[in-house]
Amino acid sequence: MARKPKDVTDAELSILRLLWDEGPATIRELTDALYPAGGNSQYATVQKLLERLETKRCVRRDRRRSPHVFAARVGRDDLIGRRLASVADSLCDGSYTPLLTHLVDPERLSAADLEVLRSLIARAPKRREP
Amino acid sequence: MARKPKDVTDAELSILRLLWDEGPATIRELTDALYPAGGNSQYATVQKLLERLETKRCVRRDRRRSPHVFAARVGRDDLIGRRLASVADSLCDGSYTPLLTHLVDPERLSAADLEVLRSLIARAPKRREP
DNA sequence: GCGCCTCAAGACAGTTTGTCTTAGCATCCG
DNA sequence: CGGATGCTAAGACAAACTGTCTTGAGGCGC
Repeated sequence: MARKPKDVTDAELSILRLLWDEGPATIRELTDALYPAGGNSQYATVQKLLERLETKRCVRRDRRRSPHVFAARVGRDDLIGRRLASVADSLCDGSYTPLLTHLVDPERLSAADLEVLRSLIARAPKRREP
Repeated sequence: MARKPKDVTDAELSILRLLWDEGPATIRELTDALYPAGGNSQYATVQKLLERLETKRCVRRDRRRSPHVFAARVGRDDLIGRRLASVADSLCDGSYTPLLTHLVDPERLSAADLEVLRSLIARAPKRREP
């Protein structure tokens, strides 16, 4: 049936989020942050999650230090990129245009977003023909 | 454990795609289209997929006609919307801004996209306060 | 009546995913 | 030294998901 593994799982994501926000950390630190009342089974859970994230090349593990120190290896933007690409692939034949037109909608767009967008657009196009 | 069910599965999506592109259809028609050499187990597969899509309210089944006729109940755009929302929720605290800034990138954006975007943006701002 | 098609219900195996157990080491401290 | 403590590695596990397939009942035309 070859189900395609979700690049990063929810539980894995909660780890990544911490690494993004707080910087590199040990298993212990992550466990304490995620499960404040955590016993030593949740420690193992975090451990397994990190192991999987490592094989997915989403975190880097520094084995020289003990306890090992983990750091995010992919950024939030990378993940956003992957997911957007996956949406575009599965629903739009790989084109990003439909995503854009969906996002650029007065309903969904705040005034601030509009502002950002305007400036991005003004900056982006290097070539323009009249 | 409580894994969150993917709103629409890959196999389910292949059904939806057909319904979007070709309009309402019977199980037989869908089976023939999806598995040209299909025997009668694939018929059952499509049947099950449609049943699941129905409970997810993604297709409508007309039971008065026989054989039953199925029609898409959600549009491609709806799905795009759901998925974008899910990306925004899981990675950006629900904000669409990071998605936008990711998409609006000269690397990813074709000239045509830029044009579309420009016109959308020109039309968008209904309300603005100074 | 017979054969063919449809429908409903559910069985099933392969995976994923979050969680937990265990055992082996290392390290530290009294 | 000896025990306690903490870390790592390896993997067991159940629940849920997903795609697929089987079976049995019913309907219809010929």
